[in-house]
Amino acid sequence: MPRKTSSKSAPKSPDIRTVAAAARVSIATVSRTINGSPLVSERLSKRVWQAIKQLNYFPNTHARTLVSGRSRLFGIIVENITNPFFPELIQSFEEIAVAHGYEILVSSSNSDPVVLTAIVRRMLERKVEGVAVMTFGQEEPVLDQLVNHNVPIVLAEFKLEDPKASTILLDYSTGIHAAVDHLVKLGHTRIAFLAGPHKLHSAITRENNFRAAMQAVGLAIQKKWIVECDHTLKGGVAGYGQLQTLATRPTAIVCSNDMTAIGVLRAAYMEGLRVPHDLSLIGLDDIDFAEFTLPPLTTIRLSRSDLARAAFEALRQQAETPNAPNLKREFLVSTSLVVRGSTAAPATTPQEKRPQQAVSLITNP
Amino acid sequence: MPRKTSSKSAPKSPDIRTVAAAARVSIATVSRTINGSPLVSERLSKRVWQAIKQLNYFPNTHARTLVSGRSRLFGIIVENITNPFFPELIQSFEEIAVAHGYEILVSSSNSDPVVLTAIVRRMLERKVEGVAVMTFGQEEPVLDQLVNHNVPIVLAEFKLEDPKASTILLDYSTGIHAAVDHLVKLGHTRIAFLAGPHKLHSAITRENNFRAAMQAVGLAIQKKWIVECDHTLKGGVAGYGQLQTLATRPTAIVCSNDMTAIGVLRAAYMEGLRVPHDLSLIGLDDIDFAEFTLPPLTTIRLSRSDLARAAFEALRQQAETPNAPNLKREFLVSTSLVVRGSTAAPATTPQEKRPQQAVSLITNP
DNA sequence: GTGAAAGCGCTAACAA
DNA sequence: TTGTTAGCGCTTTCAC
Repeated sequence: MPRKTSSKSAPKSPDIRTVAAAARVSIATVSRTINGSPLVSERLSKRVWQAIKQLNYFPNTHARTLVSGRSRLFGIIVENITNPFFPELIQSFEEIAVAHGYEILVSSSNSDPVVLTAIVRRMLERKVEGVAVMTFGQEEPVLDQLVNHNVPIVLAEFKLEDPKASTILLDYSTGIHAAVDHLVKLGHTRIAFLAGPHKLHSAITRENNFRAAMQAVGLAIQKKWIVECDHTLKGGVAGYGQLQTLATRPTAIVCSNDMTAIGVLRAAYMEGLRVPHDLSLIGLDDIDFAEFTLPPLTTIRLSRSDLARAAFEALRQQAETPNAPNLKREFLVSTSLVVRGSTAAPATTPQEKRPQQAVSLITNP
Repeated sequence: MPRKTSSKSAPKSPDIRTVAAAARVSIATVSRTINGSPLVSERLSKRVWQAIKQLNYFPNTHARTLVSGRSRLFGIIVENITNPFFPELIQSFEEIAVAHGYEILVSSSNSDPVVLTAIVRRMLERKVEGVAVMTFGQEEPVLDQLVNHNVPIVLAEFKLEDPKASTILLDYSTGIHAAVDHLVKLGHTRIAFLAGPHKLHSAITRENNFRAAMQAVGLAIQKKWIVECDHTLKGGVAGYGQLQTLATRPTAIVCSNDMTAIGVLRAAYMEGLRVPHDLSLIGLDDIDFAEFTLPPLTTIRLSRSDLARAAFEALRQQAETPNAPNLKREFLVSTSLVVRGSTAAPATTPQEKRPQQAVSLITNP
């Protein structure tokens, strides 16, 4: 099973001079050829490419960056790579970036300003040409460092008054209104909301959209039905626990993200409550897992690829045509409701535990 | 809510010369100070640091790399960042790397040799000092490129006969034997295995370990009870489906990874089969989610942080002390069984659907 | 079209 | 101890 590597010695990589010598041209011609300059004659170009192939040459990015000032590196900062929403986002962002000849530097801030400061510093040292700040509204003053150094940034749900900063607005309203409407149509009137951490702008936006949606359908919100969680599985468990202590309990819960909803699913299950029979549940994000929970989660989809595309476009514009007359500085990504199996009409006696009914469980998505 | 950035203009970053001038020393002294050379007097060192702070100076990594030949960059290639196992691994690897002054370049190969080739090329261009190949046994000849260019690599479960290549061996045996023993003690005799894709060495190793464990307890394996899946949620659903077509069905399933197990959980649920009452289920990895499935998943833990630590250590040694007399080239990471709620004694009539019994479901982890 | 030469910002000899 | 200087590998004027 072990495999021998094909070559013993590890010769130094050839440099542009080696190629130039092999092709009997100057290094300038090699450089021009590689960079697709139209000035090179086909005759020489052919010779150069042949030498490159033969020597298995590739340029040194650091030398290139040093002299040209362009690193072809974009940074992406996420809140927490462990939340499946983010890997899916990173995946898309990477694909697009690579397709356009960029490399990406990924870091998780873990909601820690100290960590974020270090990340920004490292990205500055690596001369990134732009940074996608996907921390969803936990923006910190340290980001000013970036724009002060002329590094374009794109933020989710946060505006920075700087020509180098773009914003991606998320239209939660559509999805959240649809979610509330959906519940109302099913007959729910007691609807709770498990919010995200209030230090996140996006969490507050989501909560506000929920309030607005409830008002729009003329439903009252009990203060205790809105509880602040932290967008984690454990947070969902805790949030559900808090709701269960109440005298009047909700028959449906909308969650600020899918992780919270999955936590609730687990907690409800442990208590013998059946979703959606005893409790309807709606998440937000539509992570890949959402389709595979028991029951499959009804959720508000926030497209990672749309988000990634918008972020990349914003950065690319700024990096490649910073002086274009009408740079688009605001992008919009929409949301939509995906109905699966975690929502149903409220039971007549939702408060009591009851024997399970297999029928209600085998909901097909 | 929009915030003004603190400075209007975007002045060019100061360079080492600026600092030298401000501190009234030579650029060599600035360089020495930054790099912690013991040769610098405290008097000058203090002046230099003061200038650095005042100018908000930081060195240009590319210039540094170019002249020193050290990029302080490690690459990490994972199979698929969308499988939660990998973000957890990346998270650990990043933490350790950053703590030691390294940066990481992350890429997903998505099991595509063409993509992998491009990744290797990009990492070579960026002059990474080492690459952790966490594709778990889907190693390709293209990796020889790395060692041929003198880039240290560390592989999971695959040996390359090169002084620059290290291996992390995974001791699946312990965990898988424990899993089978556990099932046997519960009274199971008909145990199936949902394998990973056979193109992955690790998948085959896991399967072989399962076979060995079965043999060790004197249990027969029906050929049809071992089915090749692909380590995804969907794959688990499909694998379960295949098992269900059999005349004699297993009462327990061991899965090659957690994603597969979660897929099975979902598929079984859809069919009205109750885990663990009608079917016992064991995963492998112990991803964070495993604790939050319904029921919580009994699984074989493979520590991401142990793996990340081993990978980093292997690379660091090679990068920093490549000529050390006794470089450790093999690392071992162990596995262990974590019993939660997805395993129980087999039902008397496991083949029939039966009304659920809440009791069996509310298993506490 | 092509080549010679001047650096990009830094580290590492080598001198002093 | 400190400073001077020669590049690292490349892109980009500027001549020809």
